[in-house]
Amino acid sequence: MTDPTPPLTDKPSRISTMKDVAERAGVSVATVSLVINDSKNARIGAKTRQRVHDAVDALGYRPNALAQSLANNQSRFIGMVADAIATLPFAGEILRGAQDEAWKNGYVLLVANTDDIPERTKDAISMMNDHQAVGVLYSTWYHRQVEPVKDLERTPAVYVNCYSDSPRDYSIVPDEFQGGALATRMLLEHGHRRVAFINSTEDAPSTVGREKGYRSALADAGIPCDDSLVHRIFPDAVGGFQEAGYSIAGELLDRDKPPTAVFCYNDRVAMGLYEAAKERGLRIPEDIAIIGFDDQEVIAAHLRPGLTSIALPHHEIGVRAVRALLSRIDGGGGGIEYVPCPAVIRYSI
Amino acid sequence: MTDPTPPLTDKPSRISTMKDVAERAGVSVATVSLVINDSKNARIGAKTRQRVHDAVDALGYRPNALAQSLANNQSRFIGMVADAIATLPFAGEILRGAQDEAWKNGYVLLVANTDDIPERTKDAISMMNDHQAVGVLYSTWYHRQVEPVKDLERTPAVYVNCYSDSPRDYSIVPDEFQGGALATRMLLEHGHRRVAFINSTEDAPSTVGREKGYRSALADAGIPCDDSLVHRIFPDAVGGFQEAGYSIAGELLDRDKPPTAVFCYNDRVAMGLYEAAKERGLRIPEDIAIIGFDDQEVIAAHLRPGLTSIALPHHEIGVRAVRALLSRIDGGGGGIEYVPCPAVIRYSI
DNA sequence: CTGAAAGCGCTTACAG
DNA sequence: CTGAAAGCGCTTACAG
Repeated sequence: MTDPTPPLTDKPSRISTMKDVAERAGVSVATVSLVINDSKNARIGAKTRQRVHDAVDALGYRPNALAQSLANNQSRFIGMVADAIATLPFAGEILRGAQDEAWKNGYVLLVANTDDIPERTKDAISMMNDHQAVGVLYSTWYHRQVEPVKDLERTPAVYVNCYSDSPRDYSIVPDEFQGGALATRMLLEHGHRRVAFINSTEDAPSTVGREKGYRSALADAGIPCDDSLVHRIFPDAVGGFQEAGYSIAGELLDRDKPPTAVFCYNDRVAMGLYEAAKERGLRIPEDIAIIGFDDQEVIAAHLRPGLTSIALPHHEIGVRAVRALLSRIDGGGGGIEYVPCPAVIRYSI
Repeated sequence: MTDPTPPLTDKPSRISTMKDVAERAGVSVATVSLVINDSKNARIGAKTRQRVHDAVDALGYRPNALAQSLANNQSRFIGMVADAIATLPFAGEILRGAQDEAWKNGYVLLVANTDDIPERTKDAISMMNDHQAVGVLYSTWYHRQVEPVKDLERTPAVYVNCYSDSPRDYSIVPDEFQGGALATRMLLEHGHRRVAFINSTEDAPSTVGREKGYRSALADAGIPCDDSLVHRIFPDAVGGFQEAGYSIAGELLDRDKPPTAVFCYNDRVAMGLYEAAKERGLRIPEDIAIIGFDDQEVIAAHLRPGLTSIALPHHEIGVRAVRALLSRIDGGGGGIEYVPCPAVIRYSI
């Protein structure tokens, strides 16, 4: 009798297994496994090999990754637990970078959002472990110090965009210092000598690092740092960075000897500066050069003229995070890896 | 001299299995399984039960989720393939909503980014299938029509923030019509009679839907639509929405009978309008009321005064997407589910 | 009330 | 060169 005609419905008969392939090819499942995985130390005849491949194609067979993991006692999952998966465009890029790199290495990302709730973090990590993830990426949406995560101690892990004070933890963070220095140096290279820095009062790696970079670049250029050009604003006031930047900028601009360039802690501050400059009829960059930080596309690219800004290397951080995780699965010490912040050149300097 | 870096992990002896628990409790693995899963149709003595629980606690036992899936022939994975995981703050919220809801139902998200490359989409879907995901969420970062995805035909799937023209596909999208109507109605309720609409020329569900909503709200209020108040701008011109909004706004504002309120296609257009209004010394909202769309925090919340805007319900879309997927795993027809767009009230109307 | 056994889909020595 | 068998960690009838 002939084979019954396949039903016209899409009901995918049943997903085929290795056993189905074996039967169709007239070999054992062991053989199928061997040829599919192209096992080195297994000599299988060319014909048999062909029969197996034909059967695979005919059935559209795809191995059950879960069963493979079980048998291999080794999964292809990388866990990513984030305090905020993508509140800002920011953190999303980390995820994207991690995803790209994981993919390249044949891994897939399991993601979990914690909203920074300890209970959820704990659950998220458990879940990753339950699914035999090879390790977990613990990431935050802005660069900061965090408490060492207890539940991460017995799992290969890397802290992403954050770091703990434990010497055993491994972190990948943006190089705020280098970014601050770069911004300043760029201004200097454009011939500016009076470059101001509008920093934030927050106590964070970004404020501290960027200012150190600023001072270092000045020193390298042999320019004494004029502290009257360094300001710190309270972002928590009404209006946030923008308003605060606006008023401090006014002060700076109205001086007898105003700065000819200013490095802003972030793009929002720069936005305030733009306003202040425009009110005074100052041209950017001719009368006042401005550089921002964070490269928030929505702001930087839409200011007139476009704002030159130092970008946070989120994508690269994500990429390096999985690289670090993968290379650390078999142990490895703690440390902090700094990823350089590139400049995004537009028209404000 | 000792090594300064302590070992990464304290050799976690070996992760314990159900067999370990069984041995320690002096019962069979079957029994362990039964009590752990609190199986209904299984009578296990209270004492035995207790012994098992004690053993579980003592060993810190956690079931291997992969093995469970294999045995149950049913995983707890939901796949999410996105054309852009989080380029904009936008799409990130969908992921977040999906994650939250998946979690609630005991599922975990497998994510993959495709950058809208067909090859990658195919691979991503395969990967989800290989891992026995119960279904996949196919999502785009902005609301649009997409080609039906071939590889999704044999898998429970829901289109998220996009839709195809195939009647078999199920979609969850924002209700642009309702949003447009809501924006307009709010303006009307503030007493405005001459409300303009600055739309975009793009051919997209957003432009079409919002305009229909606008006209419908006008009609409902018994106000004839004055087409001279409806404009369409080319966002592709230099300066994008903002510039285009700025110039068209100028035109509108300089008329003999200018509108007293304007509904902007998006927040960027509104940004341009703000500029034009300020240049003319017009107060917002006293002289001109403005409402935006998209509720892009970076813009809307930072404009002076804060911009009232209609938000895209991304989080809710993510939530409903997994609900829909879960309820559709056993089949179900196609359709489009519209999620209402809420208003975010600030100070511009 | 509880255990022995078969099975989920795969891999990997081990024979032959 | 290829198959039979044991095993990965779990679940679920089926006996008793």
